[in-house]
Amino acid sequence: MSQPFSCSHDQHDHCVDAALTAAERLCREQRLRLTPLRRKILTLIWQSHRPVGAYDLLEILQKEGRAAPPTVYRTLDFLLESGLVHRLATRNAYFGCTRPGQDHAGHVLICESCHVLAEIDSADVVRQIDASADAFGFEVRRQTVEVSGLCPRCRQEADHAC
Amino acid sequence: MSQPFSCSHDQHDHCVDAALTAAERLCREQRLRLTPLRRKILTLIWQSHRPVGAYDLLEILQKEGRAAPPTVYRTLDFLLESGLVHRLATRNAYFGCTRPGQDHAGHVLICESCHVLAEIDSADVVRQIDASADAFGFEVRRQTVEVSGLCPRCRQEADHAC
DNA sequence: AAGTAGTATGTTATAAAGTAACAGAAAGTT
DNA sequence: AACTTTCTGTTACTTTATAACATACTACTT
Ligand SMILES: [Zn+2]
Ligand SMILES: [Zn+2]
Ligand SMILES: [Zn+2]
Ligand SMILES: [Zn+2]
Repeated sequence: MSQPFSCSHDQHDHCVDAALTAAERLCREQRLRLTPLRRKILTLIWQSHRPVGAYDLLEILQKEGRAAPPTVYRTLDFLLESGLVHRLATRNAYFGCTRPGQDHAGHVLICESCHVLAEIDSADVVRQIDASADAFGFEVRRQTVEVSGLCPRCRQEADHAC
Repeated sequence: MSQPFSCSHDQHDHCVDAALTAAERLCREQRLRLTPLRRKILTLIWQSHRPVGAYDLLEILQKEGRAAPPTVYRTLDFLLESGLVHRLATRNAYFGCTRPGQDHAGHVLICESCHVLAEIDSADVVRQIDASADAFGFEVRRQTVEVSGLCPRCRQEADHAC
């Protein structure tokens, strides 16, 4: 599972495989059931380093038989609760977690141009936010941090286009 | 416009008045039109220090005559673009900006218990996020930071309840 | 003042995202 | 096998948001 910004997309199968292996391990350890449907959805989500909409997933499922929204959303609920995927609030979309099982906030960088997404895990950011909240007497339970902008690749292309 | 966490809600008219005055000034300076409808919606949003849903606003408008979603959403678009309100992505809701006209990221703390919301403006957090993104070669355009947890008031009550 | 361009609002219909409720199937337990 | 729990299918619906077009209002030009 290489870093999204540096993943050479012709070798991206590695990422999918790694994600599935990690998922299997996590489910074994936590006695969760990684059923065919759940594995399927997780695989679909990992097909790219981009967030995927619930109805995109549904559409794909429907090409291989009947399927309805609850099927997708229930599966997403499982994946979210088990920490295998995160939800991107600013886009109503879902993406695979790069560190399932590890305690982390799920902060992301997302490219406005190519939509590639990277989960960043900066302890400094987490601490700064905790400190800021603390100054207000606020008890932090969850930090949602979604940073949009330009990924390195698109940035370069923008430069070339001058 | 006192800090949300410390606003004594029986004197909250001050906040509404301050917000409207600030809005008038901003619209005058930027040659934007603060029409009756826009003023109305902005006032409704400022009735509390809590985020308000578009359909909540619609419902209120409908008590005083006909109204349809586009009316609300267009008005919200204006208020968002002029920087008079922000959107809370994690809750599909809208809240009044405490610093319209000033350049800032619109980071918020939101209480999971009473839903009171405070806009924080920590230059440290902004810088940390910029620095983290920079380490990836990522160019930041917008930071969405929404921190949920317990506000000081609800925290106290939780303590008393022991 | 009348004409006109631009902006704002009304109206109808529809899209997109998410959930409730119940039925049936599959997997685990005794 | 009988029972319990968990997972999936299905239908119907709620919530959030937008497209498209009609009308009204404003501000400026002549
Ligand atoms: Zn990859
Ligand atoms: Zn993660
Ligand atoms: Zn107040
Ligand atoms: Zn603000």
